[in-house]
Amino acid sequence: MLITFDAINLDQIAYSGQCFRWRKEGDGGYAIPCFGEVLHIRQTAENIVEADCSEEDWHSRWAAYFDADCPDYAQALAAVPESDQYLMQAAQAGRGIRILRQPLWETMASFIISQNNNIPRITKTLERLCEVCGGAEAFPSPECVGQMTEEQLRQLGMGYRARYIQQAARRFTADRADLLLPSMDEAQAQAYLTSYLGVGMKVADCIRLFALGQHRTFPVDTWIKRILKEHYSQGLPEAYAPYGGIYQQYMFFYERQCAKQAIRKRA
DNA sequence: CCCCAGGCACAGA
DNA sequence: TCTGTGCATGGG
Repeated sequence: MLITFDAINLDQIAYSGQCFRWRKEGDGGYAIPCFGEVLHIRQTAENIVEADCSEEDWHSRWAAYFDADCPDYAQALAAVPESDQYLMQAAQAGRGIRILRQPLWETMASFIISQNNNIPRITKTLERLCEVCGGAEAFPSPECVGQMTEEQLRQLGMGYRARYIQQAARRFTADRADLLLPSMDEAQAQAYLTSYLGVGMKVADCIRLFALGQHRTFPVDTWIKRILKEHYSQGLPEAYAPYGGIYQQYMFFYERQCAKQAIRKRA
C-alpha cells in the first residue's frame, strides 16, 4: 500500500543513527525487522512510501513505528527562526527524518552497545547477537540475553559492555520495564533508566527519544557536543525545547552528512 | 604507532 | 559538582 506523509525520507532515517537493523535492498528500499515480522518498504516519490503490508497492519503497528500523523514535524520546521541559519540548513537537509518509535528492549540494548563505539561496529555486534539468540530476524528477548554468560556476550564483540547488557537484560525482565516505562513521565523515565549500570544520560535520552517518543529529549553525544560548541556557545534557545529531539536529529544527520562529503572531496 | 567511535563508572578534589 | 582516567574492540 502507498502511504503519504507530510515529510518522510527513508534514506535519511536509515542514516540518522536511530536504527541499526534496517537492511538496504536491491530495489533501493529497506527490509525492517520488527514486531516479529519484516516490513519491506521503499520510497516511490517525495514524502510517499510503498509498504508490503495490509492497511490494517499499517494502522495497527507500522504507523506508530514511523510516528505517522504526528504534527510535531511541521511545527518544528515552522518554529525554526530565520536567525538560525545552521538549524535552517540542517532541517532542510534532514526534513524527511521521522523519530521512530522502536521496541524498548531493543533500543536499550542497542544504545548500551553504542557507547564509545562506532556505528558499523554497533551494527555488526547487534547482528551477531540476533544470530546467536534471536534467530536472525527477531531481536533477542531480554529473557534470552539474560541467560547468556558475560563471556558469551563478550565473544560477540561487545567488549566491556557485555556486563552492562547482561545485567540490563536481567533487570529489564525482573522489573517488567516494558510495562513500567510507557506510563512514566519524562523525569521518572530518566531516573529509572539511568539507574541501570551502563546507562548514563546520553543512552537514557536515546531510549526516551527513540523508543518512548519523548520528542523534547535532546541527546548530547560527541557530534552534538561539537555542534553546540561551534554554533550554540550560549546554549540552545529555550524555544527549541518542545522539539529538541527533532532538531537534534536534523543536526546529527546534517553534521554527519557534511563530514562524509568532506571525506569524499579529499579522495 | 597514533586517534577515534552516538559514554560510562569510578576515584579524587 | 566538577574534573580526569581506564575501558574492549575495530577502523582509518
